[in-house]
Amino acid sequence: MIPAMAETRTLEPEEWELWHTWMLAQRLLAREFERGLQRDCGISKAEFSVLVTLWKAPGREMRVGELSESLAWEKSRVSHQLTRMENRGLVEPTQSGAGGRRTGIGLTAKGREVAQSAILEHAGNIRRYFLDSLTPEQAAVMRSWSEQVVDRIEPRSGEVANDHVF
Amino acid sequence: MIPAMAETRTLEPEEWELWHTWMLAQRLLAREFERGLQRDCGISKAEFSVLVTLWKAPGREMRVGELSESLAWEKSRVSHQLTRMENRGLVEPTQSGAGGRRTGIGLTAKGREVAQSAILEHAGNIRRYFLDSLTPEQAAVMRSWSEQVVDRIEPRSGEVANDHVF
DNA sequence: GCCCTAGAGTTGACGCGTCAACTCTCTCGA
DNA sequence: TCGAGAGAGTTGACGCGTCAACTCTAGGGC
Repeated sequence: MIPAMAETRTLEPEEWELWHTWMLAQRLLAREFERGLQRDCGISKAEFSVLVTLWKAPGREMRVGELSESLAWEKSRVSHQLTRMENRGLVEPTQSGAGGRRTGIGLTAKGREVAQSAILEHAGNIRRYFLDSLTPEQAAVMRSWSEQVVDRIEPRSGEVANDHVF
Repeated sequence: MIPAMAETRTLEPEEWELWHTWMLAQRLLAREFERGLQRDCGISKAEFSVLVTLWKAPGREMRVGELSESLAWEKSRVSHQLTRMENRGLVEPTQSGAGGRRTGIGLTAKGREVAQSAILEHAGNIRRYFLDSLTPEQAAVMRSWSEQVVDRIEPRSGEVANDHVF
């Protein structure tokens, strides 16, 4: 690939149009998913990610660090998120250390219930808004392009990342 | 297209893979843009959007409501954003009403400078990370798919939305 | 002239997300 | 045995974004 020294040129209208439409499509799609989750299950995408991850864990319980690893989220993000979810009764510590530290974290009954329905709901939305709108040819292109991008920016992220929604 | 009643089926591994890779690509791409802006121009994408919009306005000045309209952002979001940007010296009220209300808002000298360099910088990034990685065929597919999605979710948003980054 | 309401703009509370600084605990080596 | 580190987890400050409630202002009808 020839590094084109293109940085200082401004975009052609056509290029701009492509970029703009594409970005718009993404935003709308993301918004739709978020709203669906909120409307039908009363949770945010962040909450969904946590619920699903715990749901799939053996014993439906993990350590904070594992959760962080599995979601590829910063520990502090996980910690803040768990605090909010604990307040909402979706999640509870299964063991605690000193200073109110959570060592194990698991789903509450409510959390399990919400997780289960959200998973179905979300799969439906992925179909409705994404998969069903793709022709096989489009699917192939989307896929190869996505791989290119991932490869170029962060080749190893496929191995780990496990953020189940967005 | 046959509306398949597909909501309750869970996703096939292949479908999941497509969805997952695609989402990952998006996240990585968005992150890259945000970082580029932050690293090279010291601003966030939200700040960029505001700077560009004001930059393009006649007299480089608008009313808050126009800004909100043009960005398709909520008024309150605009207001919060302007407060932060005023604190950072990128933007200043050109007329104020009672109670410190901004009626007109414009770029400061610093704001103009940052806007100009950010616009070039960003165009370069759009090329580098998005346009250059597309074959013409991929571009055509991305485009038609994006239009489908926009059309399906919010057909009229093309007319207005003007959020110049993301 | 006076009130009344519609619209413009702001504020506060809250959720999400990042970064940097902190605390706690456990292990390993002198 | 003690103490230095490393790793686990938390906290606080801050930026972004939404929603609902508030204030101010200008214009219209009487």
